[in-house]
Amino acid sequence: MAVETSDKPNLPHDFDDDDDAPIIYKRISSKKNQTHSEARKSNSHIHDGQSYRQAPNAPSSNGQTSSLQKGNTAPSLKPSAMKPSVGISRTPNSVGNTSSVKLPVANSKSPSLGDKQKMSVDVKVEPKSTEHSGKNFCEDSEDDEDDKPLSFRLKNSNHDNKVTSVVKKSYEDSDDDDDVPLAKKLPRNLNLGTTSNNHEDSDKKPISKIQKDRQNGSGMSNKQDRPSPLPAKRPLDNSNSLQPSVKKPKVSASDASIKTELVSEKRELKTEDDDDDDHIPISQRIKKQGMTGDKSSSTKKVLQKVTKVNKSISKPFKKQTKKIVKKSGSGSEYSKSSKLLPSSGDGQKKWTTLVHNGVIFPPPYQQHGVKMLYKGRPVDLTPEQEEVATMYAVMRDTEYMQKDKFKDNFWNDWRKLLGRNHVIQNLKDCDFTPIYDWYQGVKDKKKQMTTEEKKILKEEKMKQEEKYMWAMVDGVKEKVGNFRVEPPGLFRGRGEHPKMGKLKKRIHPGDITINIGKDAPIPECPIPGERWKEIRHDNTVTWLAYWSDPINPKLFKYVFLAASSSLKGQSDKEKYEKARMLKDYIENIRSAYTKDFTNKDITKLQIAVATYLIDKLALRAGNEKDDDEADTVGCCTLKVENVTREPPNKLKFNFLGKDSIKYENTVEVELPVYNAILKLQKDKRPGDDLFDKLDTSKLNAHLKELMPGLTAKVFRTFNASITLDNMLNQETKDGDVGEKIVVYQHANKQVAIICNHQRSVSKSHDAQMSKLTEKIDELQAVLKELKTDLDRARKGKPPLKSSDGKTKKNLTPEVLEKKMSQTNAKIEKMQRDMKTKEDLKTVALGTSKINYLDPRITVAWCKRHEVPIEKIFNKSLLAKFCWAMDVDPDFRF
DNA sequence: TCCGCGACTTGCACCTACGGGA
DNA sequence: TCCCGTAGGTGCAAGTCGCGGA
Repeated sequence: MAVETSDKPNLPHDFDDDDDAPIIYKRISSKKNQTHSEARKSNSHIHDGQSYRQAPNAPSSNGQTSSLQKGNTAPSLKPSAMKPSVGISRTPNSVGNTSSVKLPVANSKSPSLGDKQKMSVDVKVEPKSTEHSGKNFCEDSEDDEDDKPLSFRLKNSNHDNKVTSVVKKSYEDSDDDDDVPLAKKLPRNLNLGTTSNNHEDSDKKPISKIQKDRQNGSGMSNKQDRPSPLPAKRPLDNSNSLQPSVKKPKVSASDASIKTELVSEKRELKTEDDDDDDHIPISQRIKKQGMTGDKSSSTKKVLQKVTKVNKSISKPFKKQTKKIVKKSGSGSEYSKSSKLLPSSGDGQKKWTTLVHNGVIFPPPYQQHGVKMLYKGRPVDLTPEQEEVATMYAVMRDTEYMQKDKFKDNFWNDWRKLLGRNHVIQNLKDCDFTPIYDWYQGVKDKKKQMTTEEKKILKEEKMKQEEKYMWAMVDGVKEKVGNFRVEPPGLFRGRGEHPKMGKLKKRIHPGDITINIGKDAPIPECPIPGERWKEIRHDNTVTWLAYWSDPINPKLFKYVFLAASSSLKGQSDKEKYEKARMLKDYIENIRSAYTKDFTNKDITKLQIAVATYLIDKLALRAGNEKDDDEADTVGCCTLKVENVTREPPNKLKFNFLGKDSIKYENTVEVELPVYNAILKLQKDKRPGDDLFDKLDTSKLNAHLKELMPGLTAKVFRTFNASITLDNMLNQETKDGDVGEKIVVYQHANKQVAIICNHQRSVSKSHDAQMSKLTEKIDELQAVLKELKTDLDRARKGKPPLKSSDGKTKKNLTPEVLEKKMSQTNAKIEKMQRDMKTKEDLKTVALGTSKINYLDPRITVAWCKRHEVPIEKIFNKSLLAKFCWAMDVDPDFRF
C-alpha cells in the first residue's frame, strides 16, 4: 500500500493524535473474524478465533508512525530522509569485508550497575555523583543514533536540532558503565558461571537409578513431617551463590512446615498491606523514609519486601563482583552485571533445596444425566461419552462451531469413545441443545449466587488449593505459577490449527513427573490408589512438575514458579541486561549487515536481510513448523508470497504470525534491501521460502558471533525498551501526574504497535462509542442552552424555559460562565476518552509491559518525575518486577 | 550438520471482582 | 442498588532457543 503524505507537522508530544508523527509505512486492517464475535455469548469455555486480525492504527515498527487504515494521512519521509532510517545507510565502518562486528571500546572508569543497585528504596537516595562521570555515549553522534530504535532515527531526521539535542542530552545522562563493551568482559565472566562445584551429577542419573521407594507419593505422607536437613542458605563460596538461593533468610528451611510458614508469611503480608500511602511517589517515599523513618506505606513495604529479595539476589552477587573486579583488575560494568549469567546457561544449578506439594487435579467428572438428542431422540451416554459431549455442547456459541476442522476432529475423537456400534453414527444428526440449556442454567445459578455464597465457595477453594500454591526454594517461600492440572477439554488451537477440536484427555498422576529436592518429602498423590509417573531431583531446571501434552505428546506442559519468584525475576533481569548490551553493539551490527546486502554469498545476503527485518520490524525469528501446527510464519520462514515489492523501495508484508495474528505492514526500505528481496524472490514460486538458505539456528549462530548471547528475540526486547526509554525522556514535560501517565501510555502504545501486540475489539465497543457520542451531543445541547442563558443574563433578561417547558432558575452570568466551562471540560474529557478508546481498541498494551519493557526504565522514570509506580504497575507487575524497584532514578536503558 | 527434545518465554482470550455512575 | 465497563488474574496455546545425539 502506498504511503500517503500530508503536511501535518510532527508533534511528538501531542498524544491526542499520534498519527501526526511521520509516516513511513503503514499497517492495513483486515480483521475478518469480527462479525462472528457478536454472536457469541458469555461462556466459560469460549475462545475467540483470532485469525486474520487486523493491525491497529499504528505507527510502524520501531516506533515509526504508520498511516492508518482509516485513511488518515501523515507526512512521509522523502527518499533523502531514508538515509538515517535504519542507521544503516551511513558509511560502514572499517570492519572489513566480513560480517564481523567491531566491538565497542571498553571503559573501566564507570561505576557499575552493581554499585547502583546497592541503593534501595530503604535508604535515602544518594546524590548522583560518579554515575555521570563515565564515558559519554554521545561523544559520537553516530552512537547517539545507533542507540535508538530505527524509528527514532527516522523521526528525528525530520526534526530540528532541538530534538536531536534532547536525545543527545539524554544519552549523556545514560553514561553508566553498562556501556562498557561486553566482548572484553565476557570471557572472564563466563568463567564465573562455569564453576561446577555445585553440580550434583546424581541429579542427572537415569530414572532407573532413582530410589524406588520414592517413586510415588502415595503413602509417603509420613515423610512430610521430617525436618529438612538442608541449610536455609546456600553457602557463599558456592559459585552459584549469585543465584537467589541466599536471599530472604527469614524463612526457615524446614521443609516440613510449608503450611505454617505460609500462614505466618501471610500474616506478615497482611500487616504490611494494611499501611497505605500509595499515593506518594516512590521517590518521595524514599525521601520521606530517609528523613522520618516512617515505614507505614504499604507500597513502600511491598517495595521493602521486594528489595529484600532484590538485595538477597544481588548481595552475594556483589560479593562475587568484588572478587571479579579484584581478580580482573578492571571495574568493567560487564564484569559486574555478569552476575546474572551463571544461572542462565542450561545445565546450571538453579536451586539447592526445593520443597513443594505437587499439583492439584480438577475434580472428577460428575454426570448431569441430561440427554442429548440424536435424530430427535434422547440418547443414553456413559459418563465418559457425556463428558465429551458436554465439552462440545458448551462451545455452541464459539467460532469454533463454524469450523469444519473443529467438528471433524471432535467427531473422530468422540466416535472412538462411542464405539462403532453406537446409535450415534454422525455428528450432523446430533442435537446438543438439552445439554447446552442445562449448562446455561448452571451458569445462571452461579451468577445468581449471593456475594456471601460466592465468598464461601471462594474460601473453600482457597483452603483446598493453598498448600499447592507455594514452594520453598532454598528455604524461601515462593509462589507457584500454575499448580492446577489442566482439566480435560477440546483443544482450542488458534487460527486454522489442524488439531482444533481434538479431545484433550484428563491428566492423571500417572502422567505427571514431579521435580523436587532430594531430601524433600515426595508430595502425596492426591488421588487415592494412583501414583506419580516419576520423581526427579533435577536442580538444573526450574519446573516443579510436567506432563506430556495430550494433544501433541512431543510437547510438555510444565508447572513453574510464579512470575514474582526470584528465579523468574533473575531470568527476567538477565534478559533485559542482554538487550541492554545490544545497545553497545547495534551500530556495528547494523554496519555489518548493511555491507552484506550486496554480498554475493547468498547465505550471507539472506542473513543480512533477515537481520535487517528483525531489527527494523521487530519480527520474530520464525522457527520451522510441523504440518500438525497452524500455518504461521516468522522472519526466517517468510514465504515469497508474504512480501510484495512496491517500487521504488517499499515492501509490503502480509502474513500470519504467532497466534495467527495478522501482520500487515508496508515499509520503506533502503534500496539495497529492496534489491536483495527482488533477488531472493526471483525464480521462486509464491509458496517458496524467501530465505531458503536460512533457519533460526543459522541466524542465531551468526548473531552470536556479533554479540555474546545475541539471538533474534533480543532485538524485540531491545527495540521495545529503547523506544520506551527514548519516548519517556523526550516527551515527558512538567505537568501533573495524569499528564505524565498519558505520556507513558503513549510510549507503551508505540511499543505495542512495534511488536504487533493486538487484541480483538471488545464486543461492546461500538455500543460504548455510540453511548459516548450521545452523551457528548447531550452536553453540547446543554452548552448551547447555557450560552443563550448567558447572553440573556448579560442583558438582564431571565432565562428561557428549558426544552421540557420548565422555568429555569435565574442565574448570574458568573455562575453561567462557570457552568459552561465545566460542561466544556466534560465534553473535552469525553472526547479524549473516545479517542483513546478508539485508538487502543485493537492494541494490547499489557504484553509489552509484561515481557518487553525493562521495568527499570519505568521505575527510574517514575522516580524522576514523581509518578507513583502503582499508577503504572499493578500489584502483579510490582511483584514480578521487584528486582527493579531499587534502580537509580538516573537509570537509562 | 541436522534434528528432535526439552525448557522456558511470550501472547491472547476468558472470567471475575470491583468500582463508578445512573 | 443495580448495571456496566474494565483491570487484573488465570488458562493454556504457541512461540524461541539451547543442547545433545545421530
